[in-house]
Amino acid sequence: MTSDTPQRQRYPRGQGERLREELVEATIELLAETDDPADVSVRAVARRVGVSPTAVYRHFEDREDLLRAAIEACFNEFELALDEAAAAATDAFDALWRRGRAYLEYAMAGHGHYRVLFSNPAPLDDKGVLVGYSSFEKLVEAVQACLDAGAPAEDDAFRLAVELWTWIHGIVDLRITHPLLPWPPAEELFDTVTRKLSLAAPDA
Amino acid sequence: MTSDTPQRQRYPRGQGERLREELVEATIELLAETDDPADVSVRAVARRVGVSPTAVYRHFEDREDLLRAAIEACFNEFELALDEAAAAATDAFDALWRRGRAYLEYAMAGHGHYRVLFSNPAPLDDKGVLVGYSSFEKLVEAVQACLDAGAPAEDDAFRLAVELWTWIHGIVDLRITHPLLPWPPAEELFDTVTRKLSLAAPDA
DNA sequence: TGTACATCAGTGAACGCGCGTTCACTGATGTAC
DNA sequence: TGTACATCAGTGAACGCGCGTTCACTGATGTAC
Repeated sequence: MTSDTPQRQRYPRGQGERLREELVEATIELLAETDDPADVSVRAVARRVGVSPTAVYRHFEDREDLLRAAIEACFNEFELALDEAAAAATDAFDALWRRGRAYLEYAMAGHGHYRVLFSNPAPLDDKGVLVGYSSFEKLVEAVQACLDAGAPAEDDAFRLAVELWTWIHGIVDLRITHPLLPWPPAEELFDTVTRKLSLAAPDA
Repeated sequence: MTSDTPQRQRYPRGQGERLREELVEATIELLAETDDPADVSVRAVARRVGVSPTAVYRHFEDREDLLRAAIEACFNEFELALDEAAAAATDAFDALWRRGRAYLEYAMAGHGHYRVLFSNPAPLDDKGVLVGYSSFEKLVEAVQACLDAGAPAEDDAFRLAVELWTWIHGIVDLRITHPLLPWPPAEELFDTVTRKLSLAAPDA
């Protein structure tokens, strides 16, 4: 009985579902550590939780099911972070700016989930919708609000949202993938983005 | 002697190096098929060429060495495509535009190497320089040429090159990773990019 | 109040797989004498 | 012109590994009578 098998106590009767949460939590941790879903194995997750690999199959169909649950949880966390940031805004431009900054923070927070969400094909949810698509819809709404508030509109909100997202994704994705290059600060680049897309506050 | 072992003839004496090229070629093919270097195994490469796994070790130190050789070859192909495109240009703006379009074409050409080059940490070459860095230097030069030709210069060439590259990368990377989203045509977005960065031809 | 039984939360051993790598080898071909 | 030998371009079998998944099981705990 060495100390690397931490002698986990099984959950009491009726609380078996709590292991499910623990497994998702551990999967999220491992995703953060590797950046690549392919490196996260059922056995590694079980090890992390201190449970036999077999136990995973009491809560998930198979490995894919486990990973989908973890990725969905990450997307929820991501969306929540952006919504919370936007909630403190004073106007539409401020809201978009806060959303963008929260996006940058999520991407660069070290917890390494960004690539899991955006550099891997997204799974489909129960309704066949791309997991995370609602994040994009919220971005379109936030851009539309800026247009309604008087931003000069050369393009429509959907198009502008695509321009915004692609650019910001490029900024953080290249930075994460090639950290050795001499990047300017992401926040500075983000200001350039809002300015060149005419989505910065008019007076600022 | 079934037909799925194609009865390869060994190379005659003195031409053993040709197998090396074949191995690199096969590695490139497999990279194209999976997008992910982690999925390309020594054994799969050997199978593709019709040779035993052991034979690989006569030409490469180990798996990593084989993959590095393949990735370097891809970068060379990429750089060559951009240089050739730029060679036909009539002025600095045209050259930058052609470079950009060649970038898009390479990324979307189906041969799936784009993510291998830009969505994986680049290896270092013999001199310790990031493989592919010269591509970026050429981009900076191309942008500088536009500034010299009279583009309105709010930022310097390096900064503008970063803005350009991040945006274009975002456009193609998201499209490749999430092909189900309703993207506008990449070429159209690229025109928006050059325009909003003030790097389009002035009269056009 | 006691006991048989169902249920729950897991475990342990085993399967077949593909992997990277190493070891000792084989058999054709050119070269030295 | 003949032959021993070195070299070259590989092969075949084996190693130990971690993987996803399945099977039959165990042992504690609540419940029905």
